[in-house]
Amino acid sequence: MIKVLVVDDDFMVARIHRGFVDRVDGFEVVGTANTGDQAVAALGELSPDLVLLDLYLPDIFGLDLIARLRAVQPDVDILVITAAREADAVRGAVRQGVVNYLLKPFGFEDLRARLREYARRRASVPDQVTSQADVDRVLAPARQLVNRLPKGLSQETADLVTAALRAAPDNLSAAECAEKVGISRVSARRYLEFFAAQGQAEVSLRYGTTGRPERRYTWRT
Amino acid sequence: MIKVLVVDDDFMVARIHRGFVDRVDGFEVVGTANTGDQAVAALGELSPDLVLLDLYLPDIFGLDLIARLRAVQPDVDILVITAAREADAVRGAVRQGVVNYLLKPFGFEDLRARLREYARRRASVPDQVTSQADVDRVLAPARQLVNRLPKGLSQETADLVTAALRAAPDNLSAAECAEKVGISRVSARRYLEFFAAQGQAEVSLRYGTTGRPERRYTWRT
DNA sequence: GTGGTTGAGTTCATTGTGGTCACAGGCGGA
DNA sequence: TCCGCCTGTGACCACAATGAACTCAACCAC
Repeated sequence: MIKVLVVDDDFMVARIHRGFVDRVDGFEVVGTANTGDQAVAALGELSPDLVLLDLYLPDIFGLDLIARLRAVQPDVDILVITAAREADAVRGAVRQGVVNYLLKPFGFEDLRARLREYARRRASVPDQVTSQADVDRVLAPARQLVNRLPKGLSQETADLVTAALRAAPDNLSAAECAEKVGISRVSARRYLEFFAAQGQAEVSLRYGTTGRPERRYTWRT
Repeated sequence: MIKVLVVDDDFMVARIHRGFVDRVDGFEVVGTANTGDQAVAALGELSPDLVLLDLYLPDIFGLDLIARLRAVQPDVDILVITAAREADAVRGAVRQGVVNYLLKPFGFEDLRARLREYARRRASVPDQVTSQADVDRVLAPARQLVNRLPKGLSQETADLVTAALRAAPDNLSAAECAEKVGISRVSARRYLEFFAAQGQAEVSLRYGTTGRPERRYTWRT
């Protein structure tokens, strides 16, 4: 369970956020705070893994609060949830290493997608990095979210491919998936690779046959 | 011109980095520092845009220095350049919002690519974000992910081989590793020799058996 | 020493998939 | 209708892994 502290000056909003977070599998809210001072105190007491932080607080600006939070608990992660649209706010948040920056207003699905991405990234950090490629993987994966597909991919085809992947008993190669869906191998591969890059699909190599090894894709539960 | 401060405890290394940075268009080194204290002082004096930071400094650990640097100049960006491969170091750096994390040793092209990406990202931040999509664009770094492996080797197989090596209680021969991973002896040896050449694996010879001596590989902690 | 045996290192042609490219067909706006 | 953009495709290399064949270094019997 990932422990979450919700910080928002508006009592009702904090309550809504709490409800949202509790509905996401693997997350639980351990406390809420309405001011910067309360947040610092709650952090010391509850030691959460993640703080949902609104930037507009009565006693301190959210970005300035982050340093104080980190002073108490250096390894705490921050997810900013705010209506602040100034470029400086976003830049400053990124510079402080927030895991995400979600604009109000937002729906439950928006928050869930961000939380899931955070959980996935959190779990996928290797114990030790060996190559620059490992490091890049840790740095990079704040990719485009599921909502928006990159140019060249359509939602309809994406749905077909995911359906085929889920229906497969174990895993599929690009060619097999292409045949099942009824599209070309090139297109199937494009979608499958995209899902793999997103972390929604897992890729494994099958060796043993002569020739280049085959990439086999599995849907991630 | 993006002003850069180079921080490295080794005078010669700092000089080399300085030379690298000065060769990249749009960047200029405004100073170098060899200790944490020097870095803080130089920051206050020179107000650079970016700090190239080694984590191993004589007076302070680099990650702890970042907070001190930010206290002097909150909007300074950090690019970590270090040999530190511990997961905690990478995680901690990401949590503090470093713009990149480059493993030593590296070549000029490696650094140039990272600096260019930084410059591009820096220039492309809009004055004001209007939608969540804008925010996501700022959060999501470029998908460069250049494969640092030489031709003939794939990332997936490399991961499998390293995993097998790490899981081994003491050490592995090429044939044993091949069987564990499920690839051929030839392929296993190719990867193992690559890791040995990189210094990530150590190789020892086992005599005593009839036949040619056996090369046994150990993962380097 | 010397030559034979042994098992691992090394080379290389083969192979079937991976990945890329320019184009086709379709849709929508001018 | 023409034009431009988007999505999917056939065709064409590039490529990673393979296994057979070869080379090599240590051991062993003489």
